[in-house]
Amino acid sequence: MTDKKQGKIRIQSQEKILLAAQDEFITNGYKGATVQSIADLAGLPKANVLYYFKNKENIYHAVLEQTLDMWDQGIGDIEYKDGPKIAIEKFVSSKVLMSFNHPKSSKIYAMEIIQGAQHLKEFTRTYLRKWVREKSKIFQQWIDEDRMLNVDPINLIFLIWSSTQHYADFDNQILTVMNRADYEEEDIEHVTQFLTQFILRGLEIK
Amino acid sequence: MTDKKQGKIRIQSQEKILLAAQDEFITNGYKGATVQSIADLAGLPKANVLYYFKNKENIYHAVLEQTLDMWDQGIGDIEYKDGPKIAIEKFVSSKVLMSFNHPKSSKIYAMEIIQGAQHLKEFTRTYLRKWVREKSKIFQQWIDEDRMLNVDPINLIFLIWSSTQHYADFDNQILTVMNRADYEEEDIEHVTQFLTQFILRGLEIK
DNA sequence: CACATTCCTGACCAATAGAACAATAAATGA
DNA sequence: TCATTTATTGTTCTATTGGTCAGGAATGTG
Repeated sequence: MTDKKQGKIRIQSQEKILLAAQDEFITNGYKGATVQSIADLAGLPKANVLYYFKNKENIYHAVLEQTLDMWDQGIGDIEYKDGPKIAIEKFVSSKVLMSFNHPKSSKIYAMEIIQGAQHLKEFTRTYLRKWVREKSKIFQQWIDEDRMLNVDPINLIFLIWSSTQHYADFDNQILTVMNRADYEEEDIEHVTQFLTQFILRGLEIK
Repeated sequence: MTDKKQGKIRIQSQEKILLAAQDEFITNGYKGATVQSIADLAGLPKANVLYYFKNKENIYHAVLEQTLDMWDQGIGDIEYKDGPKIAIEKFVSSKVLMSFNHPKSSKIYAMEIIQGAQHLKEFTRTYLRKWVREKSKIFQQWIDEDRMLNVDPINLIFLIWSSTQHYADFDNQILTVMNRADYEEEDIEHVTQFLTQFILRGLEIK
């Protein structure tokens, strides 16, 4: 993750830089982002940014790492012992929460995948593939036990991912369409309820 | 759309350029894309590309226009007279079809929105907002007539958009997770069935 | 206090960017 | 046929890019 001994100034500056970099990479993509622009957003001279991170690629890697940490840390796990109802309620609500609370991480991730997952090939091929396989198995068990309808678990996972992340990645569109300036606190609860209920019905779980 | 009288050479070259540009904009974003790279992909000298499109911005606008045309042309409309079952079957299947047949358009659009909809503010504020309002009204009618469950029509639309577009925007991730090289013809039917049935159940439409 | 180490930054550089331009080559049409 | 428009491209210009570097400031340590 992070390395070496860390002074407090070092950490502060690095955090400022990473926040700035996240914004810059979202709005301009990896190639379009400029170190100068990141430096400006962070309120530091460019040379200082390059002092903390050797080069642009390094900054991006740090941002991505942050993003992946968020992913598997904030994600409510799907556990067999919970049973399908509780498991889905947990999973959907934690995904929705993450979309509303950390939309930027979601966006960085989405852009990376859309653009061909150049820097995340390894992550998807190993970690993510394994995760999907494991969770699919759990869903299949519940199906075999007649605790939920027989649907393809993989497509189910995709549906949950997409419908929840949509509120982060497409927040601009959603807010514009709804003629609103920002999300409100109650939107989180509203969306969670809507998606949870909808998905439970789709699986005929009572 | 396009302007002025058109020679056939002009049209051919423009199409080559737009195809190349689409790829370049997807992998590198607007700012990261270079005219040189577009020219190389199209097999033309840079100066020739700039002869057909005055500048980079113009190329991007043409690509976006193409994308929007695709959007409202390929979209199966939601019509009251169809009733909720047929309407949703039509709409979902046309959206899925578009995701599988024109993933690049979907990606261009997705990136534009994620990055802040800089070039699409007008489209979302006018066209899209109106579309959502109209279709919401139709859903609400069906709800009032007890032909489907009482869910928030707007969130329903978002769910359909997100779950269908996911197969285009995140095709890399999906294929990697499923350990496959490409989508097959039968995937389209499979996904369409899955999503249609799932959504109909979610709305308690028989 | 002296020294070493870490931190910070202005100045600089080669490479690449978008775009204008000028000079041709084709095509067209009267 | 020949003049006029259209198509094509090598060259050139200026701005910006990622990244280096030398040297100074700050901080710590004995």
